[in-house]
Amino acid sequence: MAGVSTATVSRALSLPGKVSAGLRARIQAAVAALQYQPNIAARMLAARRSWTVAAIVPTIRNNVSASCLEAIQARLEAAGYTLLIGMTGYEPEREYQITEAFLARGVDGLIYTGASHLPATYAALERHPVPFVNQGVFEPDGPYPCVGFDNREAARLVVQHLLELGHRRIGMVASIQLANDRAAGRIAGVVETLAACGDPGWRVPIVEQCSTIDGGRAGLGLLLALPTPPSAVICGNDILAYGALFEARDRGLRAASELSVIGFGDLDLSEQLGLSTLHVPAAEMGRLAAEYLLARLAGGAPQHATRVEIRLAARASTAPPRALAVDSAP
Amino acid sequence: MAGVSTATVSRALSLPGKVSAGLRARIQAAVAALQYQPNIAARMLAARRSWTVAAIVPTIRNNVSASCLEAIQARLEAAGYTLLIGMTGYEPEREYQITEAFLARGVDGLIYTGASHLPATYAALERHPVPFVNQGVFEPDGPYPCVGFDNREAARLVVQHLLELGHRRIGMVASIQLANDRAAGRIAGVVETLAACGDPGWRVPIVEQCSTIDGGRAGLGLLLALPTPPSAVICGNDILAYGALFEARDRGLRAASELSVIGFGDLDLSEQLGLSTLHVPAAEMGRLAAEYLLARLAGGAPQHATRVEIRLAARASTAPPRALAVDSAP
DNA sequence: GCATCCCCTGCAAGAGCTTACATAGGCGTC
DNA sequence: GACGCCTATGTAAGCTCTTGCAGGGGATGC
Repeated sequence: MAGVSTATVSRALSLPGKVSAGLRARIQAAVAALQYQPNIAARMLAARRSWTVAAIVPTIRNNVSASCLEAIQARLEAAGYTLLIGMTGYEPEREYQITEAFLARGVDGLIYTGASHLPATYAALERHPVPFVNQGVFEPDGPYPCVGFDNREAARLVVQHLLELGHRRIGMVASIQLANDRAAGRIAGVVETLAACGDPGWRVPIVEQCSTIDGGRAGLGLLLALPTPPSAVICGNDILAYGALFEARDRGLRAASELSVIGFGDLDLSEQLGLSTLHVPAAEMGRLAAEYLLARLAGGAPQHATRVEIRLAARASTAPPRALAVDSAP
Repeated sequence: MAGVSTATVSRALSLPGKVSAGLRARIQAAVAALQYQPNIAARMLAARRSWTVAAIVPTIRNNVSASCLEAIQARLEAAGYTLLIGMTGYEPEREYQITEAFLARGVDGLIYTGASHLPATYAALERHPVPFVNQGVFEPDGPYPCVGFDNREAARLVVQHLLELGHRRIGMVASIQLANDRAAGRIAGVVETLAACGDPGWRVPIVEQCSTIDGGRAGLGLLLALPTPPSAVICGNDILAYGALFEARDRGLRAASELSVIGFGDLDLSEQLGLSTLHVPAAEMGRLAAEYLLARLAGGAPQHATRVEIRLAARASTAPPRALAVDSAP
């Protein structure tokens, strides 16, 4: 209709600069008149490029993941890519299967959460040389590109907040650290910091629970059943912290001075619930992860490891322990 | 390697029944040895089928959407399909663009939330004759296939619960009903039921707000500023209800007898927060929507409209109004 | 005015799979 | 025992786009 070959149309559509202005206009008119839409499958086949990027997350059931995905999506779309979302349910084996499936689908890049993946997963990534980035972790010396923060350091901030408030008996409800380096990093950070700065006589009790409200409840129950229960509880994420908060409330432990609880992540509701927590810039991490991939896909060599700012959001759920509060009264 | 033509391999992989057992085994051995993975782009191109289905939701930032998507994903994957997720942010125009993008990508089917879409969207769906289903609504007489429940009827259940508790002054914080038939249906249900069974002298105040915590807070603020504030507030969804609950708490309105609040949707946290709400089986709707599409894609003609069970979850946030509570004291 | 160079466009060869049609056996039936 | 039909496999023609290569034409420089 425009009186040109398909080759020229193809170039006009994907590399507008390589086609003269007059022709381009004619082609665009024809495209509009014909409602022409390129067949993406044929394009993928011919160009060996799918214009698709996959993000693999454990779950989409919390706003940290959701914010991150939304940000990834927004950035990717602006660059003409489509986002595929995979959900592992925290199962490494499923993560591997999803990886294979996405790779077979010819995704151009992958965004993972965390850096601990099955050897099979990394092997698959090696077989198909596709760029990827681990989001939510910061390991400048590690072999894989990443965008995030150091979970140990984050845990240190949390512990120091509690120590500054005067807590000595600190416990932790962690999420399952098996195959979850972020959970493991947070646990390690808590243990290390307490070993360095905490009460030498106190051995921090840690219980691992699934990241659900009920997990948080159960975890707190376990800690409170100890001969010397903690005065403050660090939770591996905000969901666990919600569970702990609800459980404490149901047991009549109303004030933070009776039991301080602190979380990780800063979900939408955390501010409303007065939960102290470590704020994580989820959307920014998503955006930066997408940015990294786009740079790689454009042939660039972006920064191997990118760090994002985290900060402690101190709210009502943490306060000096009661004994101390009494002591410090005039 | 298996000593057969590519055609036979193709058949062995997609229609195992059409190939003899011996050959099939030989082919499978070769597939395993070669780590052969079919090129999905080529398959899409040749078969004019992408084995991809898209779900378009307003947002993934709440567990109702998330549950629904997870269920869709699970069902689809079992049938060999990949799920594409689109997020509209409640904007019809974006919904249309996403529809076009997915259609260009050659999706085999689409799942929408709600039934009110732009004419352009329906036109695009007509141009590409691809099966789709509207999820979250039930309109047996409507022109489009759907899986869900009747939002008017759901609203009726909510209103009746409040009326039974003795509330007469009922208000509503709705989500924006423009281009959102579910929001509109809930508002209509409230108005109708109150007109039929409520206090004839009471004209139900309704404020529309964005579906956020802050929207809920602001909405409640508006209602409480009325000359005759309501004793019970119906919220268009649980997020708004959370906002209302927090706002009420911050204003010192602690007990449900001072102000009853009821939501819509039953998010994970609603039970913990003691929020009365209308429970919606999100995962089941997702599964059924996927089921519908799979049946259509298999050439069947499944039920045009499928209804799911909803029920009222009465919890602590609704109680008889104070005046009544006092009256009925011995 | 002619040679050189560069830009724009067309040609044609794939990219890897599916599937309609053709073909070759095998088996049942008369 | 021959004929016909059915099933299992092969043949080859697409599916629709991208891209390396080549060629034509205009601009530039001497």
